[in-house]
Amino acid sequence: MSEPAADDFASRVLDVVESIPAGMVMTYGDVAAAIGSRAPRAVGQVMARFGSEVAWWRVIRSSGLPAAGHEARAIELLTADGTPLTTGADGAVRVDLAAARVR
DNA sequence: ACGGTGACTAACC
DNA sequence: CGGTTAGCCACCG
Repeated sequence: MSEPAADDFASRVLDVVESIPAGMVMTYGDVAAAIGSRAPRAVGQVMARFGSEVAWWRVIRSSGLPAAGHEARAIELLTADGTPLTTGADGAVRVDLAAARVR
């Protein structure tokens, strides 16, 4: 079955993402570390499959940029959550990790 | 069982 | 600061 088990890696990732409060974000590496893993890539795989069920836009890259291919969409949701953003001169918007990163 | 792939990261130049 | 290289783990066919 495609339904994940309670102890499945994917469920842990989704659980961490759901635990991210509005207005703050976590990097893929932070989410992986939160579940005791070192695979930010595997976290991205889970997001690509089940991300639609969680606040995927609160999970960004270490660069402060949102998920690749969903940047514009993420910025809208981040703005709605009141996430501190920094706009570049060329219009590139990124999250202020120093202020929004969960600690 | 095996190899390729991916919503990544850190290190290096 | 930006492009490139290598490392990394989990999932799919």
